[in-house]
Amino acid sequence: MEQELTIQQVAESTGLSSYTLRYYERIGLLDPVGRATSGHRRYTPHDIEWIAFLNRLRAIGMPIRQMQEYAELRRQGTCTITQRRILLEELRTSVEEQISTLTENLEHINRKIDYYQTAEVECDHAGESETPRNSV
Amino acid sequence: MEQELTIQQVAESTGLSSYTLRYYERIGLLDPVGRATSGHRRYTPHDIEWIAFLNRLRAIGMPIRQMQEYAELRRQGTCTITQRRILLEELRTSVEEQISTLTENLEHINRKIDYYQTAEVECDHAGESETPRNSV
DNA sequence: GCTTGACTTAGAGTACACTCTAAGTTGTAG
DNA sequence: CTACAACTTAGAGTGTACTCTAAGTCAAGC
Repeated sequence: MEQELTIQQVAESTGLSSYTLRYYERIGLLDPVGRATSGHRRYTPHDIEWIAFLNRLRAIGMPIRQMQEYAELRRQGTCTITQRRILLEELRTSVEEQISTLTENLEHINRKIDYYQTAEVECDHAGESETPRNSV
Repeated sequence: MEQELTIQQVAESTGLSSYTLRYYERIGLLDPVGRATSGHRRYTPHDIEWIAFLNRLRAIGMPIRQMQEYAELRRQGTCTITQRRILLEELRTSVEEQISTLTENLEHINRKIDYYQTAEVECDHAGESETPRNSV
């Protein structure tokens, strides 16, 4: 079963550019990727899984530094599972905070939209901004 | 009623640095702020309100370019209320998407935390990472 | 009157996360 | 066999959003 993928294929399936994939490897987010005899990279399904996980971490706003820490723990083997769990638990807290901040701000925006709906003004093509100017 | 604030006071109350406050004014996010006879800035409650709103936009990840657009519409007066509402409605959609992405990823993290809890390993002070190496 | 600290400006510098370039090598289609 | 696209590397460049520096001004306390 030949299931190794080229950098281009991985770029397409993960949404990361080939530049970014090489960059991630350079900074230690990815372990050194296997090579064909030509020296070209060949990604395994295991690599792909890990990249997908990195994408999740990125999606929740984890900085690259912290991803590097996590990757380092992972490299050190199963002994670091507790540390990794703790890291994820901190991450969970941060995501929950992000969600509640967004929800709170969403409510404000909704109120503002409602206000604008009642305050709608007809002006058409005329530069008549001699009115109150603004309403925050 | 002397309710005008110095840049330092505004920095403290809004959480933006004085650098950032000047920067925002320079790039047109803030209308030119009033000055004391000395030339020092004096912020009105109206300015503070607007800065608080900018902070909300920032908190939901709106890029500065778009905030500038919004600020420009606001400067143009009440005729642009419809346009501003439309902008906010787009923003609302984006926030809703952000929340659902975060929620989705949060679930994955929770599952991983659960898995790690079952997979907890005792290693203590010993460099024995001869075990499977990693588990994504 | 003088020091001290906050203020002013224009413009330079920083951090982050990529993104691209240059120069050279490899693999495949015609 | 040759063209040509995709790959390789090290290192330079980009965009965003600040953040700071330098040189100078201003107000209040001693």
